[in-house]
Parts: sequence; C-alpha cells; structure tokens
Amino acid sequence: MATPTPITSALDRAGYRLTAPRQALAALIADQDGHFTAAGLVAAARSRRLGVGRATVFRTLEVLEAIGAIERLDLPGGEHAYVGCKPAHHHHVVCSRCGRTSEIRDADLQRVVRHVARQTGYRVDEHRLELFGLCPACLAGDARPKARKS
Amino acid sequence: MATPTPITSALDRAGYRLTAPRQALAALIADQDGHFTAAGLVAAARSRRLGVGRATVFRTLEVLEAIGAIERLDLPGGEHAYVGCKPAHHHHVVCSRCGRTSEIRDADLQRVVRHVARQTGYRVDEHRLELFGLCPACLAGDARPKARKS
DNA sequence: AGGATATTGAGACTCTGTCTCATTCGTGCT
DNA sequence: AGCACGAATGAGACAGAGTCTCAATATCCT
Ligand SMILES: [Mn+2]
Ligand SMILES: [Mn+2]
Ligand SMILES: [Zn+2]
Ligand SMILES: [Zn+2]
Repeated sequence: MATPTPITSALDRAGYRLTAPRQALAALIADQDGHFTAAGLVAAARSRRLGVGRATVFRTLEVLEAIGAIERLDLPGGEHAYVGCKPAHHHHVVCSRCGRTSEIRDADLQRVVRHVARQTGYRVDEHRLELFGLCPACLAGDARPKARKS
Repeated sequence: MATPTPITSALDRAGYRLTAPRQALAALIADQDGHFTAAGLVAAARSRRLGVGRATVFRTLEVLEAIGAIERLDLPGGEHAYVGCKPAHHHHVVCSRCGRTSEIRDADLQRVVRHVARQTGYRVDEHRLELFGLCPACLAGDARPKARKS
C-alpha cells in the first residue's frame, strides 16, 4: 500500500517511520514544480482534507531538510520557501516569476570559497549561493506557469 | 546638534528626515561590531530608554536596507540579522561564533554567475552569496568577543 | 515663524514557527 | 496475526517576527 517515491524512500532509508501524513506531504511536494512554502502545504493539505495538522507540516519539513530531501530558500523579500532536492551539495537558480528552480553544481564556486578563506583568514565551513532571475519559459513570455505573488 | 555619521549622512543624502529615533538607531548600529537583529535593537533601545518604538525599529531597518546602509543576512538557522555595509555590491563571510563579518568583493563570482546563466538559460538578475565559518579571532581561541547563541 | 507632510509610538493584528500533552500509529518481534 | 514500545500525530496554546492604523508630533522648506 505504500507507493514509494524518492522522498518516502529517503525517509525510510534514514530510519523514519512511513506515516500517512508523511506520505501525503511527500505526494503534495512531488506535485510542486517550483518552490513551495509551509503555509502553502498547510493550505493544500486542508483543502484536500488530508487530515494533516499544521505542526506536522513544520515537523516534516524539518525532517526532510535534515535528510537533504528538500532545501530552504531565502527569497529576496525575506520569506522562506522550499524546493525538492537531490541530496548532493548544490545551489539553485530561482525564477522570480514562476518559482521554478534549477539546480547548479558549484565547481567554480570552490575557487571563490578558497579565495575568500585565504583573503580574510576565516575558516569557511558552509556557504549558500542563491541566484534569482527569469527562467527560460518566463523569458519566452510563457503565460502558462502559475503566477506567484511577491 | 546632529552628529553626522556615515549612516545619518546617507539618510540625509537620500532625502530622509534626520529624526531623533533614526539618529539613536544609527548610533546603536555603529556600536555593533558583528551582525545584529531587529529584536536586539529594540531591546537595546528600550534598556537605554531611548524612547524608540518597535515599529520604528523595523521601519528604520527597512529604510536603511533600501539605501544600502545595511544588508540583511539569512543565517543558517533561518533567522534574519543585519550588518552595516558599504553601499557597493559585495558579500559577507560571517563568523558563526561571534557574528563578526567581513565584506568580500565578488570578482570571481561574476564568472560563476555568467556560467550559470549560460548553462541554465535563466536571465540572472540578482544573487546572494553568504559564507559561514570562524573568524581569525575565534580561530585563535580568542574568548573575548561576545558569544552568540545558536 | 508657519505650514505641509513625513515620521512616530502605541497597540492591534497577522503570520510563522515552536511546544505540550494526551492519543494514535508503525514497526520489530514473537 | 498479535503485542509492546517508542515514534509520530493533532489540537491548541504559545512566542516571536513583522505589518498596519491612526492620532499626535517633529522635521524641514519657504
Ligand atoms: Mn536542490
Ligand atoms: Mn556589507
Ligand atoms: Zn519562470
Ligand atoms: Zn568570530
């Protein structure tokens, strides 16, 4: 009865229980093609009467982030959003209009990080790079993708 | 009676009124050597009985960010902090222990940005890079600088 | 000095995220 | 299949961040 998805199997693999709320949320997240918010998931869960509590949404996001199945984005306006992710280290280009993201490997960035470390004397442990702009579809004037406020 | 500071003169130059609350906050911010938070300013203003309201702190931070006198940091834990800034575009290395930051120019980063644009087809309009680690003082086991939670 | 208006403080309000606690559910074991 | 145990859940209280309204005040231009 458990339909395995990348997210649910990642949960399983990490030793978390495969509960109904987690499976429901995994499905909701799989539907998203751009970034999504906690509030959005809560609304979606409620409107589809999935019986998933608000606290559980936040707790699940926390777990999914911990296992690297999703990643938090800090949008320019200050709001937090999430995107589904491969577990390896990478960064995102985020479309300011439709919210879609593309993952990017950061080969070149390593040079920058090392350079900064040498320059400033800091020991650099983590870094975050986020790029914002317009995705190819939105550049092409594609009106189809769901519009986003803010 | 107005003691001009970099922040107050930036405000003036941008056409904002030089009010007492803004001058008080500019002074508080000048005192900070690491990053600081809205809540921290509110607390400092209240404890020093500066008579600066909470709403005014948020409004002032908004204005200062708009004129580029400060910049918002998105800390790994998700909290927001601010640092005083030069107006030119740059990024920050942030000490996870004492909160001090160093500014870095992003010469090398331009290459990365262009590369990403070509690779993904996005038109990249803005980007944010934040590096976290330990500053030279904290690396040296310097216990002096004020410790920070989180 | 006088007046238009930008700015302020107080407090209500909204939204995000956390916590508690009694109840339920998943899972490993028999 | 049945049990037992701990992990996970929902409801709702709670805490904090940030926004908004509005009447009162202060700034700054003339
Ligand atoms: Mn990703
Ligand atoms: Mn800066
Ligand atoms: Zn787009
Ligand atoms: Zn430090």
